[in-house]
Amino acid sequence: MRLTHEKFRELAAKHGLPVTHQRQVVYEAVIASHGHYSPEDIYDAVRRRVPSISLATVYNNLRLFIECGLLREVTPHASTLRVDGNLEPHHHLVCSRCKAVADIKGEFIDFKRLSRQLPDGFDLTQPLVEVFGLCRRCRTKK
Amino acid sequence: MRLTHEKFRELAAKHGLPVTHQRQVVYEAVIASHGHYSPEDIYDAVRRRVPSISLATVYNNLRLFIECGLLREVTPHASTLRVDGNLEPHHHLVCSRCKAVADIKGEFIDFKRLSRQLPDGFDLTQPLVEVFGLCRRCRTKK
DNA sequence: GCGTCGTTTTATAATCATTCTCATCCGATA
DNA sequence: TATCGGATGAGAATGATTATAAAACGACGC
Repeated sequence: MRLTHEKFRELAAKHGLPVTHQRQVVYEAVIASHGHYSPEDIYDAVRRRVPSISLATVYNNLRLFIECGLLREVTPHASTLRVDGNLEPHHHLVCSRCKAVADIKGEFIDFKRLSRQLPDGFDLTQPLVEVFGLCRRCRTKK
Repeated sequence: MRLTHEKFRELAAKHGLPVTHQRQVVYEAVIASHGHYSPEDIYDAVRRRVPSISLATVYNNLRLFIECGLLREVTPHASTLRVDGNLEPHHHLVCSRCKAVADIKGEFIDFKRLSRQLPDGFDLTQPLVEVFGLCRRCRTKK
């Protein structure tokens, strides 16, 4: 805990982010949770230490952290359902910022290596891979 | 158009899905759109042919089609934000059905080949790859 | 052709995640 | 200490999606 405490202060300083108590606690809750949690989960954890905290504050800070790169977003998609009628094998290239989706072809996945890493029983018969990055437009915008 | 007409009847028959007019039109709208569209987009397109159609019908049928495999979901994620404090390079394995996320390591991406497929200007400096499949639990459940 | 039954559709209400608004608070600085 | 800008908290607002219930449809046996 002490360690993440220091780490957060460093990271915040690096990104010019003022350190507040709530921010500190939210960050530590994410790190302590070791997983892929939702804002609501984080909120529940944080409230044990700062009962008065608001859910909006959790959202605000998570968003800030993601923008600064202190955290990764695990669901870097448009918030709405998207649907694709193309059943040919192909993969998707997604812009983490504007959520645009483009098709991408080609054999760039080593399925032999990949399957060695899969947990037991995981079914990859219809593999779908999404590669995230920044599209040209979002990259040039600051 | 005639072709998707036939194709839909075939696919529906294969999956034991009764063919209704609305279903047919929704399916054709997705196929005709050649992209990654939201239910609202499909709704707008469909209304030009069936002005009385309800948005709920579009949602219902899209969900049905996805379950049957007539369409792919482009956003196969939990509907809520998830956050990951682990900044070490790693990728994610996501269950398309239950949305569980697991970390996965290993060098199974051929970045050289991949970058040949990238559109001009796409920035992959922080590549994040998500591989979708079915986890053991969801695979064994019908 | 006619009633019946299960399914589909429609309209609308309800829900859920997320964002917005705005009054208040806090901490840094003059 | 007074001031200022950003951060927080409470709750309202928004937007996507799902649930509900009533009406419509369609296949089937009569």
